[in-house]
Amino acid sequence: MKFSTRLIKWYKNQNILMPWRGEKDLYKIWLSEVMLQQTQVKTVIPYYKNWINKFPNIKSAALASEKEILKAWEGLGYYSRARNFQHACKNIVSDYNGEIPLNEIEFLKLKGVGEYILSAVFSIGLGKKLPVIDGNVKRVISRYLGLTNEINSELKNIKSFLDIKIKDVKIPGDFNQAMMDLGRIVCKPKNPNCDICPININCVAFKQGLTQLIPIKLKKKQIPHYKMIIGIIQNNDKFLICKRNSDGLLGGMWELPGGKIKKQESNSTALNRVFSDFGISLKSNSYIGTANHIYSHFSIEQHGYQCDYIKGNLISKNHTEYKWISKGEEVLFPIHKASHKLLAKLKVNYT
DNA sequence: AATTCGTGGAG
DNA sequence: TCTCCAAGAAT
Repeated sequence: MKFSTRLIKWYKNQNILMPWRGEKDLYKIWLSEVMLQQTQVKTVIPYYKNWINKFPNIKSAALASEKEILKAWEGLGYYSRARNFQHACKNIVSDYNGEIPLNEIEFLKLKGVGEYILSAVFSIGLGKKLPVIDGNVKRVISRYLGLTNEINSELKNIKSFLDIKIKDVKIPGDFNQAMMDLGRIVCKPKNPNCDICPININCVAFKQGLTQLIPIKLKKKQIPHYKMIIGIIQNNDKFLICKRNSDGLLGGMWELPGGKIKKQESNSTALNRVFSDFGISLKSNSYIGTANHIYSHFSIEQHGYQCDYIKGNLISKNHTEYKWISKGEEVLFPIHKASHKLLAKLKVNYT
C-alpha cells in the first residue's frame, strides 16, 4: 500500500471525534484552526463550542463588542488571535459581502490567516490539495525521511514531499488531518508508539533508531524572571482594574494594576513608587499573597497588596481604561490569567 | 530573521 | 521542579 493509503486507512479506523470534524461551514472550520494554533485539541473544545453558541456566523462575530470577543477567548491565550479573527470577520462583512473569499490570495490577506490556516481551511473545507505543515507534520515527516538538519531548515524538503503525496489523494482534508492526528497520537515528541504506526515500514528514523534525535531542534534561550508588585486598590467596597493597550502582550485584556520591582528594592518601596508614578496616593496596605506565572518569553512573581485609596486618577501608558468594580464583577470582564491568580487569593483571604 | 505573542499538559 | 511543546502569525 501507498503512504497516503496507509495513513488515511489508519485515520478512518481511529474515527476520532471533534466538534469541528465533518463540519462544512468554512467559518467554523476556520475558527477551529485559529483556536488550535499552538493550543492542544482538548483545551480548544470547550472554547470552540462556547464561541459557536455566542457567535454562530461571520456576521455575529463581526458585530460583537471587543469585550465579548475577548471574554469568549479568556484563558485561551495568544489573544491577538481573537482580535485578528474578528478584524477579519468585519473585513469580510464590509469588503466581501459577508462571504469568505474562496480565492487563496484574497483569503491570505485576512488578518491572522497564514500559510497553515489557508491550507487547513481550503483542504478541509474546499477539498484543495494544499498540505498543512504544523508542528505535528514537521515531526512526522522529519522522522519518516530521516531529516538530520535543524527542523526549520528542512521545511522545503518536507513541503516538496507532501506536495507529491497529496496529489493522488481523494480527500486532501482527510490526508492533512490524518497527518496531524498521527503526530499527536502516535508519532509523539517523546516515546512515539512506532509499533502501531501505519507508516513505520519506510520510516527512516524508526528503522535506524533515530526517533529520539529527530526532529533536531535548537535549544531555547532562558527566559528572564521579574518580580512585580500588584495592587488591589480599595475604595469603599470597590477595587480598581485596568484595560491594557490593544497592542502587544495581553492586548485589550483587563488586569490588576502593578509594576516591576527594581533590584535591591523592597516590596513596599516598589508599591509606593509604582502607584506614585501612576498618580494615585495610597495608605496602609496588607499583603494578599504571591502568584507566579509563566509567559512564553518571561516569567513573573506577583506580590499582591491590598491598599486603601486616598486620591488621584490612575494614569498609565500601558492602559486605556480604568474601572472601579465590586468583588464578583470581575466575571464580566476579560481578565488575564496572572491577575486571576491573585484575585483567587483575594477571595480566599477576604470573604 | 529573530522575536514576540499565553496557557496548560506531559514526562 | 524543569523542560519541552502544542492544528502559527505578525512584526
